[in-house]
Amino acid sequence: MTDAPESPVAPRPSTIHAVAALAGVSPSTVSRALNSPDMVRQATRQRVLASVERLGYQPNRAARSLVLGRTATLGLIVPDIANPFYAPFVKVVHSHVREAEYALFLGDTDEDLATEVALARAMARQVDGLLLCSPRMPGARLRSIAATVPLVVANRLSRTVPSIAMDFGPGIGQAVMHVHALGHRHCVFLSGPRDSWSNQQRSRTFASACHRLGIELTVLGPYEPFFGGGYRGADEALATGATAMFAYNDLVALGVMSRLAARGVRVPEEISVIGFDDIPMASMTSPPLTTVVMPIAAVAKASASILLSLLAGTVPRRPAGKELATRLVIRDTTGTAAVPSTRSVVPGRGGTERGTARPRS
Amino acid sequence: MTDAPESPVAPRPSTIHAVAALAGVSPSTVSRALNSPDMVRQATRQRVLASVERLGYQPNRAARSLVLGRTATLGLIVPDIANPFYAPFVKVVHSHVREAEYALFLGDTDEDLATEVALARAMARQVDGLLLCSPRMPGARLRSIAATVPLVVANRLSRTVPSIAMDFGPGIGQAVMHVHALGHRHCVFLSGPRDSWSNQQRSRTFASACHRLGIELTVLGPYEPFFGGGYRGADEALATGATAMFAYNDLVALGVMSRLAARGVRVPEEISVIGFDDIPMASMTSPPLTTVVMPIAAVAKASASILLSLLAGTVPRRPAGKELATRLVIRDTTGTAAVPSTRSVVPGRGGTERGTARPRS
DNA sequence: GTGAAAGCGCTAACAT
DNA sequence: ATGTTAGCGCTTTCAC
Repeated sequence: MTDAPESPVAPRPSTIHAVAALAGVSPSTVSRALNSPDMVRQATRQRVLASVERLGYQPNRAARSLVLGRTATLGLIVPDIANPFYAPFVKVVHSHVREAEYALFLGDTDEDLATEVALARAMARQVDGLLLCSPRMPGARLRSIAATVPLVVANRLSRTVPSIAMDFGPGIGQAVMHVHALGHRHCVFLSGPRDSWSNQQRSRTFASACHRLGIELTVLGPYEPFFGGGYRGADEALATGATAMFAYNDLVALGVMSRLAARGVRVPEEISVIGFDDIPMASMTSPPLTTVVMPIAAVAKASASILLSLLAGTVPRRPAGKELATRLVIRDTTGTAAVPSTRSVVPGRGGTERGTARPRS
Repeated sequence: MTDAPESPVAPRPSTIHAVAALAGVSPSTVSRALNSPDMVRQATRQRVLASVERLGYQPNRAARSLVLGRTATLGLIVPDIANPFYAPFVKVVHSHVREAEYALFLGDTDEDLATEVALARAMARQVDGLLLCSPRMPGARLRSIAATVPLVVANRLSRTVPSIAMDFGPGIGQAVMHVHALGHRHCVFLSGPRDSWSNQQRSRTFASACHRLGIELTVLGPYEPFFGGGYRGADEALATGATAMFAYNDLVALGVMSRLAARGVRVPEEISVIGFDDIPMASMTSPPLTTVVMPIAAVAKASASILLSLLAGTVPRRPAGKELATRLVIRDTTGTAAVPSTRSVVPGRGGTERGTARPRS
């Protein structure tokens, strides 16, 4: 930092009265000139606008809210803004909300249930609408909040609250078919937070998809849904003897790959790894990650639209099922199943060609 | 989504009058019981609190703002919330702001100057304080906003507005010394957005550090500060014959590495790459990226504290210089300089061993 | 210790 | 087409 605030305290912002006085009209005329332009004469309007300009007048939001009974603010609560999966969600919501002339309160729960509830309760009364992204709170509480404020829930389905979520079926189905075609018969799923709705969905969907194709599925975890979680989980996963690993999300998958590399296990020659989310990073790693793409932007857009049209009293456009479908992106971390015996003989390091070829400096 | 909103329109939230009536006191007593507990009798207070509880009363924020002249809201404007460099910034600021019982307006400028100005102006009057992260607007405008609302600027220094930024010197100095020690004598800097303050700083600092050590530095760009920018820049950088590449940020560095890999150029055997920021991804790639670590969390924390203490009227704690110093993290993308002749003979693909070993499915 | 009344800045009837 | 008035929900003198 540099200096002390030189501003001798900000001057009081000018009010509608000041504008009115300067323009030689009454406050209500100013209000009208601003809000219903065709209720005032052209000439008066010009004068008013000029005064507004000269004074840099901006209506006081609080006063406006108070009388109108609306805050022109929406609330968005996400589990973790630093998570590359949620950040784009926030961005998309922000742009839609802004387009509709709403401001946006942001809440980050830090993946914590109590914080989530506290934030939601605090925001509920102070916004015109609330958007909960991947909420963990029980359905009952969701409902009680919905009784308080227009509410939309994203990444989780509810029968009582307007909600929107992607369809895991297609992507997971494709992933399982993919590894099946590659000859894998024993897979493991490194699961995420137990109380997470999407973890439950993913677990369940993987289980049934594997079952259908006669693939044995071992569910491990829960692991924390980050790089470290995968890094830790990799060893347990390896110990199961499975030849393909489904990770709860890409971060976990990257952790798995990193740990596998450290142990000298080659991907995809010895083990196939499949992520979830398709965060930007997924395509930038080497080898690039085979993963299930989440249409997160579509969900963000749809949930914002739903909330907005709820408030506008219009009928929300129901997004086509296809937009919300997950799908598999095959990149380079999946390959044919290795013969089981191959594994467990590998020494400390394997084919890490480029990683170890680095010259000592 | 699932169903229509069953809530037959949210019931009007209860007011201080309702609480007062239920408790058998006047509204002013309720207000006092809530805001200055020791101005009311213990017993009355209990009754009031009980009614508050029963009615689920929460003071109307707008009404409160109007009379108090404060909004209990802070504004944060960032260039791109989806950028892994800014997301943690937002997270840290959010947590500090929340701790101080402020709500947070979020603004995302999408790296656009006009949007940045518009957002800042719109927020200025409606918040108690504004925090601008890496603003691009000219200093004069910054000042005019500062005249309007308590303002703190992060990632950019200003003599007239309280501001805080990291110190690029140490990290860049270390980076240049590092490549110098590895024998590199010709480097290139892939620059970022021209109007970005930190790009100017980085350019300048790289230039002088290289000059000091007798390293030739070619500055390329500007490139967009994303993966794609680096991907495109890699070819031009390669054409210069430089043996080490400094990227504007990690995303660019990853783009460079990806393109180099695609062209069969090995890192670090043939080319060394150094990033900037140390985003989480940087340590997860293979090879892990040598990069200059930005103490972004420290900056976020410090800027939030400064704003908060500005508002509280307390003296801001001046962060120690060390906290704000960048530093080099040496990982696996830097190696000894290759003999210049080695380059330019390499065919379309090179040591992409693992990438191409993938079985056809 | 508590109640009555005024007013924060704005908009929306209601007059004219 | 414009001015006057009341009041949104709350806090804070000012009385008592």
